Amino acid sequence: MPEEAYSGKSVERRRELLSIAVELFAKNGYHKTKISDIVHQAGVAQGTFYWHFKSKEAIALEIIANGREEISKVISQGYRSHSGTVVDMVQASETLLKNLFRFASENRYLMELLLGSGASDEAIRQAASDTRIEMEQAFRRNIERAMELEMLPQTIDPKLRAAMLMSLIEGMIARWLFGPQAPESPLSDITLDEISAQTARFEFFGLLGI
Amino acid sequence: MPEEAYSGKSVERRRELLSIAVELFAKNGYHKTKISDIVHQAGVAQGTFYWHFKSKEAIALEIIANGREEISKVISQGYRSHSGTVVDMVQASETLLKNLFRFASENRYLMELLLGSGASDEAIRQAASDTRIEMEQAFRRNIERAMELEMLPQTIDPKLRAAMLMSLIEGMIARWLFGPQAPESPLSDITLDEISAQTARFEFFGLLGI
Amino acid sequence: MPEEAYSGKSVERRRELLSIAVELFAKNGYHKTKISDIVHQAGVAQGTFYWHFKSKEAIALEIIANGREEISKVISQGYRSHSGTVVDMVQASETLLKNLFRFASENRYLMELLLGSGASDEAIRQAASDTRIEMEQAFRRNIERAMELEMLPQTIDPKLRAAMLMSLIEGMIARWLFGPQAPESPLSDITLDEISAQTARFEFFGLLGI
Amino acid sequence: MPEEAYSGKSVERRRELLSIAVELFAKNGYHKTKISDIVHQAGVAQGTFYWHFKSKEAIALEIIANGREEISKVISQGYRSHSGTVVDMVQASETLLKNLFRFASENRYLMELLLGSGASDEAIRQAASDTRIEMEQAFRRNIERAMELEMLPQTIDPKLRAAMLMSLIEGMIARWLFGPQAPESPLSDITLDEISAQTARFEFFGLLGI
DNA sequence: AATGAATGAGAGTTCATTCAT
DNA sequence: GATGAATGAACTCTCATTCAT
Repeated sequence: MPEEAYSGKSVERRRELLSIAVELFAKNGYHKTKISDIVHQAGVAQGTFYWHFKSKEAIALEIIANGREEISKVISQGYRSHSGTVVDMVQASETLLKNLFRFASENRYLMELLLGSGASDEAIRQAASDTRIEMEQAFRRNIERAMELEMLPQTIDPKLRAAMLMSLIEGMIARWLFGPQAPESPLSDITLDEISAQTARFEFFGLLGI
Repeated sequence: MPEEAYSGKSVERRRELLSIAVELFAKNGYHKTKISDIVHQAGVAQGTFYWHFKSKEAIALEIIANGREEISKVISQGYRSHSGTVVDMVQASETLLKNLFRFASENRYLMELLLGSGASDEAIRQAASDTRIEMEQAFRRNIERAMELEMLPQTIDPKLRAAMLMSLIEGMIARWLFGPQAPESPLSDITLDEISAQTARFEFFGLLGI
Repeated sequence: MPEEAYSGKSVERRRELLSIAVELFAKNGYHKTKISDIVHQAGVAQGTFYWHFKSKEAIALEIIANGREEISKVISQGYRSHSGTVVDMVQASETLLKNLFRFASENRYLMELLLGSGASDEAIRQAASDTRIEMEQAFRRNIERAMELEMLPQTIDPKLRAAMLMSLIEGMIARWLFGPQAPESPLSDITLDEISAQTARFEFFGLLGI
Repeated sequence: MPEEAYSGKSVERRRELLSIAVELFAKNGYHKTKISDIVHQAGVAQGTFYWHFKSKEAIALEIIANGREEISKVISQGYRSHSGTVVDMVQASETLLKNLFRFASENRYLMELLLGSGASDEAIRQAASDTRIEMEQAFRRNIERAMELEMLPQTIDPKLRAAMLMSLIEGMIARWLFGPQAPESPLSDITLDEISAQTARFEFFGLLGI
């Protein structure tokens, strides 16, 4: 099966460029990452990049599109099928956050790209923003579902709450993963379980929380 | 005293360039803002910019440094001098947030610069990050003070809570001020009082909140 | 004889590439035509081109060389074997032009390549120019022959007249075949017979003019 | 008047770049002429070009636009105000052609750019083509005027004749100015007076021929 | 004969910065 | 203080050509 091997090589190279690009974009930002950096790290010629991708913008958009899909999967798993107790709910919330934080830590470059709304190309800024909006809407659906199941009071505004929840999560992921490695850094060495639990608790009970 | 008049004009010009720069940096990002854009909007020649500022980076750093100082003032006003009831505390919290959101809305370009951690120059990214860290520490001091005054349980971790609080606030400001003007946009038309109140409430009682 | 069948296919492919190349060169110019355009239209891979042709330049030269030969045939048919009346002469001239215009219209891409002396490669410019010079010399021989046969006054300068004649013909072909399709376009919808007759008439009186 | 001297220098530089560009475009073609060639010959840095001109295309279009205007002036001087004898007409025609050929020889690079319809950028090809069309229409107006004044038979088709005339002139200019310097070159060493007279004669009898 | 991936030398353009006036 | 012209390094993208399979 030489055919497959051949085509496999090409796919491999593409994947390699893709993954190098995510890393460099995250580390140095979109603008400061040069195509020459990417190809140099891959050990190929500059032209090779343009065999596999249409442009610098195109590869960034592809990266984000990929990430968008994967994240959607993670979040929508939090959608409740049936009612439950308060304890159930806290636990479910914690599980969802844990999955999300785990995904983030396993894809930190991607997350940096998505959350650092940085001064990229307009199209890329847009794509990243769209992804975050999609995440927020997934959370909103989860909240609305919980209201339907009467696990949350009918008085709250789901849109607003989703915004707050998403703000919280975005900020915590950012601090946990790429927060300043300063001595006083609050979150660098916290565990996955802990950050999930704490965030879930805050989510429910707020600063005053029991 | 023509000298002073002259120098007054110079200061004026400097200020003008500074304010145009904030606006453009915020609107289009640091990288996409060209010196030529700034001077063009100010109606002066390219060289004039370099009489007033050392470099593009320098003007950005100056903008951020200015903002840092002003924000510090706002937040440290929330520092409690004496104990009080729970109601006091919620109210104080709401007042602080209200001042903060007001400041943000009156300085939206500055906030965009600070919160959009974007792919700027390393030095600028750093300066913005430092400012956010300083904000977070101010909140942390407030929290610790409240613990000292036994208005908050001794069990909580102030660093973690400050991180959560700051995440929440950052996210809400960003959504409120420069969130997508999409139809479904959650926060574009909410009032200052409302967003402050809601955020303060979440801060205390979380999603489950009364 | 699989070999021959094979080779037949190969010849076919070669011809196909050749004809696509003429078309694209004429339509878009030599420089703007990419090898990738040619192979794409032929439905073959990039490498295939280089099995059949040494280079981009080589295929263009081959196209022009082919055309040169065919045109020569057409023009040299106008060579007079014996004297005749003035009417004979006009008619002969008209016939020659008719053949030439017909050939041009049947090979418009080729003509575009030859007449659009465009900013091609030096070698190609040269080859096209050589072809036009050869045409002009063929006309000059015809004129000289007509002088020998005393059908044209001895006072004229054949070189100069050939240049004029060739200018006239080149220009008319260009206008007729690829002139602007503008509303006021003078020649787009004129018939073969008409353009030949009119040009012959202009040629005749012009040439005859003492 | 330092101001003027200053601005004068800038205008001077612009003109210099413009004239170098015409020369190189004509000599080597638009595509093969690099910005680096132009600035190198002018002894300035690459960026300087872009201070004075928006792009490579822009400078070419400016060159052509300039030429278009100048040529128009020359041709429209041939417009007849009143009737005259046949001798008048031949003479007037000869004068016009002489002016045109003189202009061409004094602006040979420009003419090469206009007549070599070469494979430039589409916009440039268009601009050159437009200019030639404008020339042709100016000639057509001259012919129509001569018909009005009954100096030419009413039976001829002015559009067609203008096309023939323009073909003739284009071809003769091209051969005269940048025709092959081959030994047999027909026109390299002919004088301005001679080529004008001969072409006028051919034109006259050609046009007159019923 | 054919494939398609890889190559690499440029090309045009941008833009922060400098500098003579 | 101000001008505007000049600088030049850097960057993205193109495309003819090559080559292992």
